[in-house]
Amino acid sequence: MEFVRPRGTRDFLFEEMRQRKEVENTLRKVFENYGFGEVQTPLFEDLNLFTTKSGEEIVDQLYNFTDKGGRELTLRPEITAPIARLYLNEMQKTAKPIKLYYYGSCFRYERPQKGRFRQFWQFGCELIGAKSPEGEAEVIAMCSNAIEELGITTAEFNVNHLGIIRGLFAHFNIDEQTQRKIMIVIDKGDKKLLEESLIGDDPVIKDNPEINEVLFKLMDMVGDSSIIKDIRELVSPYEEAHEALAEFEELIKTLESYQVFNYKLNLGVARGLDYYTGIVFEVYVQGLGAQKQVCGGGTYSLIKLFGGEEVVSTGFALGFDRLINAIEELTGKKELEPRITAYVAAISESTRGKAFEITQKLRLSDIPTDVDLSRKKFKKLLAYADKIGVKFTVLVGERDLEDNKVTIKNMETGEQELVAIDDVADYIKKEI
RNA sequence: GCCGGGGUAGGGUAGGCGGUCAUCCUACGGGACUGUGGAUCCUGUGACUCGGGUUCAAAUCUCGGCCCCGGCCCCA
Repeated sequence: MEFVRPRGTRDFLFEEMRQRKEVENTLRKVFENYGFGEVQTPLFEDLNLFTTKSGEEIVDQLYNFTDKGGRELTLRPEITAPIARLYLNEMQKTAKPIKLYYYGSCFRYERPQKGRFRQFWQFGCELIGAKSPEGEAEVIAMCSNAIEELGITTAEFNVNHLGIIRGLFAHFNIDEQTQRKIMIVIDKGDKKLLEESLIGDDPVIKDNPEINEVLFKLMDMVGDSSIIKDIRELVSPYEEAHEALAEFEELIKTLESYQVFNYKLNLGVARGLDYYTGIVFEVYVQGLGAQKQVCGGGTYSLIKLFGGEEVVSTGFALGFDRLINAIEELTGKKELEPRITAYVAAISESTRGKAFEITQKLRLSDIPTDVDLSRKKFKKLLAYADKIGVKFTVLVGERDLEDNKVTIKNMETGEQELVAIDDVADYIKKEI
């Protein structure tokens, strides 16, 4: 019988785990510098938590199941909805704003490809109950800070305010279904398709060349903060969009106060779903194939959707596996430090007991130490020590033991020195 | 769900117009070698993704499944 790993899942060996932990800790450090605290929610939830948020259609992309009590459950496909549930269940009376962050795996039944797995990890945050645009600037600044800290220098931040386009829809009385169709086209980011859908022969919105024209121009607006005046000019006749635009402008000002400059305004970022109410942003890193998006987020009123009081929430989720890909793409795979610093080798069988004793001494002094467990002969021990890359080998032989000493061999220089057993730990610590 | 490229010891590979015990490196085990052998030498274990077809004969040709790698769709 042969057991294969389920499709779209991965095993992580020592080196990968080490790298992932490093990235994890870097992110934790940054998030905590901004005052966010870590929370954890279950790996599975009620199915309807996610269907309420995203619609019934997502069920075929979920790992859902009925448990022995007949409950409809699913492995979580993302962590935003569980956080909203957590808030409603136990944090409604907590002083606002609330700053939460999370790290954990999610599951989606999708076709695996580069940067896309069926079990994948998200590192994200939610800022609940802050006001726009301060909260948004704070969250974007943290995101930018975190990505920089990871050494990813080529990330592109794209920021949009959905209120602008919503205002236009309102002005022209566009019905919801048509709105949704347009948003889908915008989200695809395909200029040609957009052109056809807006100002082509068979536009989605019929008999209204004005909005089509305005939308098409708007979607073309991508650039630094200097384009804000073009946007202002374009939407000035449409009062319904003014408030959002003012917010957008204030966000940009605040971002600059936060010393964040590496972003683009991009009116083409849509992020599909209806519950986004304010700014949205996405972060791309080129060179990751089709899955170049490493982060997505925005401001939304999910909590209201779940039946709570209106509380604005801003958050984002980093695609952890894609971040790892991006780091590797940029810096190459790093040679990692050996896990063990010292290896204790008994020269003869008679000194084996002493070797264990010395090993424990080193370990208790916080020196990662290994010792032979398979009764290898001395000749193999040096070869083994060399292979695992230790810096020191402690040779435990009868002759030296007569004076209560051992020989410490520096594996990099080949030099060796006689050291009293009691001084071994100090000697190694000094040399590291 | 669809399209393309793949699947040979634990890891990396050679072979591929069908035809001796399937190549090499590495890793792993054993030995020579008894406090320096981090070496060298000898030696052992270990693989053609699975199933059908063509054939005297299939790792090799053919069809299908499974899986991997890209891409499309989707992407909360």
